[in-house]
Amino acid sequence: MSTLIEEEIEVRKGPWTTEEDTLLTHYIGRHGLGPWNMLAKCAGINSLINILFTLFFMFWVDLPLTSSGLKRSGKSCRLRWLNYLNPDIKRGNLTLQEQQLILQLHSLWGNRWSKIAERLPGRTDNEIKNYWRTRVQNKQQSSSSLKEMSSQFSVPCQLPECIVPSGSVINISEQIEFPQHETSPNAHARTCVDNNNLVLNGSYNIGRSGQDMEAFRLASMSAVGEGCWICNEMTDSLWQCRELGEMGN
DNA sequence: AACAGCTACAACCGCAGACTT
DNA sequence: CAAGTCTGCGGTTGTAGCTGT
Repeated sequence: MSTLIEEEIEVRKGPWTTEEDTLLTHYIGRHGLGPWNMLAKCAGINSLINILFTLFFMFWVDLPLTSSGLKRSGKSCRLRWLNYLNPDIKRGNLTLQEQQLILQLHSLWGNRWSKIAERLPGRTDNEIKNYWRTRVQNKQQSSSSLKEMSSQFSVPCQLPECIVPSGSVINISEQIEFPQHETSPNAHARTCVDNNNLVLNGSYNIGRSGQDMEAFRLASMSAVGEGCWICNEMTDSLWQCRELGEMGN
Protein backbone atom coordinates (compact mmCIF):
# COMPACT_ATOMS: atom_id res chain seq x y z
CA MET A 1 0.00 0.00 0.00
CA SER A 2 1.48 3.31 -0.92
CA THR A 3 1.02 6.02 1.62
CA LEU A 4 -0.31 9.46 0.95
CA ILE A 5 3.05 10.95 1.66
CA GLU A 6 4.72 8.66 -0.79
CA GLU A 7 2.19 9.57 -3.43
CA GLU A 8 2.71 13.26 -2.87
CA ILE A 9 6.28 13.19 -3.97
CA GLU A 10 8.03 11.55 -6.80
CA VAL A 11 9.64 8.58 -5.12
CA ARG A 12 13.07 7.61 -6.28
CA LYS A 13 14.05 3.96 -6.55
CA GLY A 14 17.21 2.04 -7.19
CA PRO A 15 20.67 2.35 -5.76
CA TRP A 16 21.31 5.12 -3.30
CA THR A 17 23.75 7.85 -4.20
CA THR A 18 26.36 9.13 -1.79
CA GLU A 19 24.48 12.40 -1.64
CA GLU A 20 21.32 10.64 -0.55
CA ASP A 21 23.30 8.67 2.00
CA THR A 22 24.81 11.86 3.32
CA LEU A 23 21.46 13.58 3.57
CA LEU A 24 19.87 10.68 5.36
CA THR A 25 22.79 10.13 7.70
CA HIS A 26 23.01 13.77 8.56
CA TYR A 27 19.30 14.07 9.13
CA ILE A 28 19.24 11.07 11.43
CA GLY A 29 22.31 12.37 13.17
CA ARG A 30 20.52 15.61 13.89
CA HIS A 31 17.02 14.37 14.61
CA GLY A 32 17.34 10.72 15.44
CA LEU A 33 15.18 7.94 14.11
CA GLY A 34 11.79 9.49 13.87
CA PRO A 35 8.81 8.02 12.04
CA TRP A 36 10.24 6.87 8.74
CA ASN A 37 7.64 8.44 6.54
CA MET A 38 8.06 11.76 8.29
CA LEU A 39 11.80 11.35 8.13
CA ALA A 40 11.68 10.66 4.42
CA LYS A 41 9.59 13.73 3.92
CA CYS A 42 11.65 15.99 6.13
CA ALA A 43 14.97 14.78 4.84
CA GLY A 44 13.82 15.51 1.33
CA ILE A 45 14.11 18.70 -0.59
CA ASN A 46 10.35 19.19 -0.52
CA SER A 47 10.56 20.65 2.90
CA LEU A 48 11.31 24.32 2.79
CA ILE A 49 13.31 24.05 5.94
CA ASN A 50 15.27 21.24 4.47
CA ILE A 51 15.95 23.14 1.32
CA LEU A 52 17.67 25.69 3.45
CA PHE A 53 19.28 23.02 5.55
CA THR A 54 20.35 21.08 2.50
CA LEU A 55 21.88 24.12 0.88
CA PHE A 56 23.69 24.92 4.07
CA PHE A 57 24.84 21.37 4.50
CA MET A 58 25.98 21.05 0.92
CA PHE A 59 27.99 24.18 1.35
CA TRP A 60 29.37 22.98 4.63
CA VAL A 61 30.50 19.59 3.37
CA ASP A 62 31.37 20.98 -0.05
CA LEU A 63 28.83 18.97 -1.98
CA PRO A 64 27.75 20.16 -5.39
CA LEU A 65 24.64 22.31 -5.37
CA THR A 66 23.18 20.19 -8.12
CA SER A 67 22.18 17.62 -5.58
CA SER A 68 18.63 16.52 -6.12
CA GLY A 69 17.66 16.03 -2.46
CA LEU A 70 16.06 12.98 -0.90
CA LYS A 71 13.02 11.66 -2.71
CA ARG A 72 12.78 8.29 -1.11
CA SER A 73 9.97 6.44 0.57
CA GLY A 74 10.04 5.95 4.29
CA LYS A 75 10.50 2.27 3.70
CA SER A 76 13.48 2.86 1.52
CA CYS A 77 15.04 5.21 4.06
CA ARG A 78 14.51 2.72 6.84
CA LEU A 79 16.03 -0.09 4.83
CA ARG A 80 19.00 1.97 3.77
CA TRP A 81 19.70 3.05 7.32
CA LEU A 82 19.20 -0.32 8.96
CA ASN A 83 21.06 -2.34 6.38
CA TYR A 84 23.81 -0.01 5.32
CA LEU A 85 24.23 3.39 6.91
CA ASN A 86 23.82 2.48 10.55
CA PRO A 87 27.28 2.88 12.12
CA ASP A 88 26.64 -0.06 14.39
CA ILE A 89 26.71 -2.42 11.44
CA LYS A 90 29.71 -4.70 11.32
CA ARG A 91 31.50 -4.82 8.02
CA GLY A 92 33.37 -7.74 6.61
CA ASN A 93 32.75 -11.43 6.36
CA LEU A 94 30.87 -13.35 8.95
CA THR A 95 33.14 -15.06 11.40
CA LEU A 96 33.13 -18.79 11.80
CA GLN A 97 31.26 -18.44 15.07
CA GLU A 98 28.70 -16.19 13.49
CA GLN A 99 28.19 -18.62 10.64
CA GLN A 100 27.78 -21.46 13.05
CA LEU A 101 25.39 -19.46 15.18
CA ILE A 102 23.28 -18.67 12.15
CA LEU A 103 23.05 -22.35 11.36
CA GLN A 104 22.05 -23.13 14.89
CA LEU A 105 19.51 -20.38 15.21
CA HIS A 106 18.04 -21.11 11.82
CA SER A 107 17.56 -24.69 12.83
CA LEU A 108 15.65 -23.41 15.84
CA TRP A 109 13.69 -20.56 14.40
CA GLY A 110 13.64 -21.10 10.67
CA ASN A 111 13.50 -17.99 8.51
CA ARG A 112 13.04 -15.60 11.41
CA TRP A 113 15.85 -13.44 10.15
CA SER A 114 15.21 -10.45 12.34
CA LYS A 115 15.11 -12.64 15.40
CA ILE A 116 18.33 -14.34 14.40
CA ALA A 117 19.90 -10.96 13.74
CA GLU A 118 19.13 -9.91 17.31
CA ARG A 119 21.58 -12.55 18.46
CA LEU A 120 24.30 -11.33 16.13
CA PRO A 121 25.12 -7.78 17.14
CA GLY A 122 26.11 -5.64 14.20
CA ARG A 123 24.63 -7.99 11.65
CA THR A 124 21.43 -7.21 9.83
CA ASP A 125 18.59 -9.51 9.02
CA ASN A 126 19.15 -8.78 5.37
CA GLU A 127 22.78 -9.79 5.61
CA ILE A 128 21.95 -12.99 7.40
CA LYS A 129 19.19 -13.76 4.95
CA ASN A 130 21.53 -13.20 2.05
CA TYR A 131 24.17 -15.33 3.67
CA TRP A 132 21.72 -18.13 4.20
CA ARG A 133 20.29 -18.03 0.72
CA THR A 134 23.52 -17.71 -1.16
CA ARG A 135 25.87 -19.87 0.84
CA VAL A 136 23.90 -22.21 3.03
CA GLN A 137 20.81 -22.95 1.03
CA ASN A 138 22.77 -23.59 -2.11
CA LYS A 139 24.88 -26.10 -0.28
CA GLN A 140 21.80 -27.70 1.18
CA GLN A 141 20.36 -28.06 -2.27
CA SER A 142 23.47 -29.67 -3.58
CA SER A 143 23.89 -33.36 -3.12
CA SER A 144 26.44 -32.86 -0.41
CA SER A 145 23.89 -31.08 1.78
CA LEU A 146 24.41 -29.72 5.25
CA LYS A 147 26.45 -32.67 6.27
CA GLU A 148 29.30 -31.46 4.18
CA MET A 149 28.98 -28.06 5.74
CA SER A 150 29.29 -29.41 9.22
CA SER A 151 32.37 -31.37 8.31
CA GLN A 152 33.74 -28.28 6.67
CA PHE A 153 33.76 -26.61 10.04
CA SER A 154 35.83 -29.48 11.38
CA VAL A 155 34.36 -29.34 14.83
CA PRO A 156 34.29 -32.23 17.23
CA CYS A 157 30.93 -33.07 18.63
CA GLN A 158 30.25 -34.96 21.78
CA LEU A 159 26.95 -36.15 20.57
CA PRO A 160 26.95 -39.68 19.28
CA GLU A 161 26.18 -39.81 15.62
CA CYS A 162 22.46 -40.16 15.51
CA ILE A 163 21.24 -42.13 12.60
CA VAL A 164 17.52 -42.11 12.71
CA PRO A 165 15.24 -43.59 10.12
CA SER A 166 13.50 -41.03 8.02
CA GLY A 167 10.17 -39.97 9.41
CA SER A 168 10.83 -41.22 12.91
CA VAL A 169 10.70 -39.17 16.05
CA ILE A 170 13.33 -38.99 18.71
CA ASN A 171 13.20 -37.62 22.19
CA ILE A 172 15.64 -34.81 22.61
CA SER A 173 16.25 -35.41 26.26
CA GLU A 174 17.63 -38.80 25.39
CA GLN A 175 20.02 -37.39 22.85
CA ILE A 176 21.56 -34.37 24.47
CA GLU A 177 23.57 -34.06 27.63
CA PHE A 178 22.80 -30.64 28.98
CA PRO A 179 25.21 -28.74 31.16
CA GLN A 180 24.97 -29.21 34.86
CA HIS A 181 23.81 -25.68 35.43
CA GLU A 182 20.72 -26.53 33.49
CA THR A 183 17.93 -25.84 35.90
CA SER A 184 14.74 -25.98 34.00
CA PRO A 185 13.67 -29.49 33.13
CA ASN A 186 11.62 -28.19 30.28
CA ALA A 187 14.22 -25.88 28.87
CA HIS A 188 15.40 -28.15 26.13
CA ALA A 189 11.90 -28.91 25.13
CA ARG A 190 11.32 -25.22 24.77
CA THR A 191 14.40 -24.74 22.68
CA CYS A 192 12.65 -26.59 20.01
CA VAL A 193 10.27 -24.26 18.44
CA ASP A 194 7.62 -23.78 15.95
CA ASN A 195 9.41 -24.00 12.68
CA ASN A 196 7.80 -26.27 10.10
CA ASN A 197 9.60 -29.51 10.58
CA LEU A 198 11.08 -28.65 13.90
CA VAL A 199 10.51 -29.76 17.36
CA LEU A 200 7.59 -29.60 19.66
CA ASN A 201 7.35 -30.93 23.17
CA GLY A 202 10.82 -32.36 23.18
CA SER A 203 10.45 -34.45 20.09
CA TYR A 204 12.13 -33.93 16.81
CA ASN A 205 10.60 -34.98 13.57
CA ILE A 206 13.11 -36.24 11.12
CA GLY A 207 12.53 -35.04 7.65
CA ARG A 208 12.78 -37.12 4.55
CA SER A 209 16.28 -36.13 3.67
CA GLY A 210 17.82 -36.50 7.04
CA GLN A 211 19.14 -32.98 6.72
CA ASP A 212 16.92 -31.92 9.55
CA MET A 213 18.74 -34.27 11.84
CA GLU A 214 22.03 -32.83 10.77
CA ALA A 215 20.78 -29.33 11.30
CA PHE A 216 19.54 -30.33 14.68
CA ARG A 217 22.87 -31.92 15.50
CA LEU A 218 24.59 -28.69 14.60
CA ALA A 219 22.14 -26.75 16.66
CA SER A 220 22.62 -28.92 19.66
CA MET A 221 26.39 -28.91 19.69
CA SER A 222 26.62 -25.79 21.71
CA ALA A 223 24.46 -27.19 24.45
CA VAL A 224 26.58 -30.14 25.42
CA GLY A 225 28.78 -28.51 28.01
CA GLU A 226 32.50 -28.65 28.62
CA GLY A 227 34.74 -29.83 25.87
CA CYS A 228 32.30 -28.78 23.27
CA TRP A 229 33.72 -27.17 20.16
CA ILE A 230 32.04 -23.90 20.83
CA CYS A 231 34.07 -21.39 22.76
CA ASN A 232 33.15 -20.78 26.36
CA GLU A 233 32.50 -17.15 25.70
CA MET A 234 29.82 -17.96 23.22
CA THR A 235 28.41 -20.62 25.41
CA ASP A 236 28.21 -18.19 28.27
CA SER A 237 26.81 -15.32 26.34
CA LEU A 238 24.48 -17.01 24.00
CA TRP A 239 23.49 -20.38 25.19
CA GLN A 240 22.85 -20.17 28.83
CA CYS A 241 19.87 -22.20 29.68
CA ARG A 242 17.86 -19.20 30.68
CA GLU A 243 18.25 -17.90 27.18
CA LEU A 244 17.52 -21.21 25.66
CA GLY A 245 14.25 -21.07 27.46
CA GLU A 246 13.55 -17.65 26.10
CA MET A 247 14.24 -18.72 22.58
CA GLY A 248 11.21 -20.86 22.47
CA ASN A 249 8.98 -17.96 23.35
C1' DA B 1 40.27 -10.20 -24.50
C1' DA B 2 35.60 -11.71 -24.44
C1' DC B 3 32.07 -14.18 -22.77
C1' DA B 4 29.25 -16.98 -19.61
C1' DG B 5 28.21 -18.50 -15.21
C1' DC B 6 28.36 -17.73 -10.41
C1' DT B 7 28.33 -15.21 -6.04
C1' DA B 8 27.31 -11.65 -2.89
C1' DC B 9 24.71 -8.03 -1.71
C1' DA B 10 21.65 -3.98 -2.07
C1' DA B 11 17.15 -2.87 -2.77
C1' DC B 12 12.26 -3.51 -3.83
C1' DC B 13 7.70 -5.66 -3.13
C1' DG B 14 3.83 -7.54 -0.81
C1' DC B 15 1.92 -8.79 3.27
C1' DA B 16 0.56 -8.76 8.11
C1' DG B 17 0.29 -6.81 12.46
C1' DA B 18 0.39 -2.63 15.22
C1' DC B 19 -1.08 1.75 15.79
C1' DT B 20 -3.95 5.90 15.17
C1' DT B 21 -7.99 8.43 14.19
C1' DC C 1 -15.33 -0.93 16.07
C1' DA C 2 -13.76 0.14 11.48
C1' DA C 3 -10.92 2.30 8.28
C1' DG C 4 -6.69 4.32 7.27
C1' DT C 5 -1.82 4.52 7.95
C1' DC C 6 2.69 3.07 9.47
C1' DT C 7 6.23 -0.21 10.43
C1' DG C 8 8.71 -4.31 10.16
C1' DC C 9 9.46 -8.76 8.16
C1' DG C 10 10.45 -12.23 4.77
C1' DG C 11 10.66 -13.31 -0.10
C1' DT C 12 12.40 -12.03 -4.32
C1' DT C 13 14.90 -9.61 -7.87
C1' DG C 14 18.53 -6.87 -10.11
C1' DT C 15 23.17 -6.11 -10.72
C1' DA C 16 28.14 -5.43 -9.94
C1' DG C 17 32.13 -7.92 -9.43
C1' DC C 18 34.62 -12.14 -9.64
C1' DT C 19 36.15 -16.44 -11.76
C1' DG C 20 36.75 -19.87 -15.10
C1' DT C 21 36.88 -21.11 -19.93
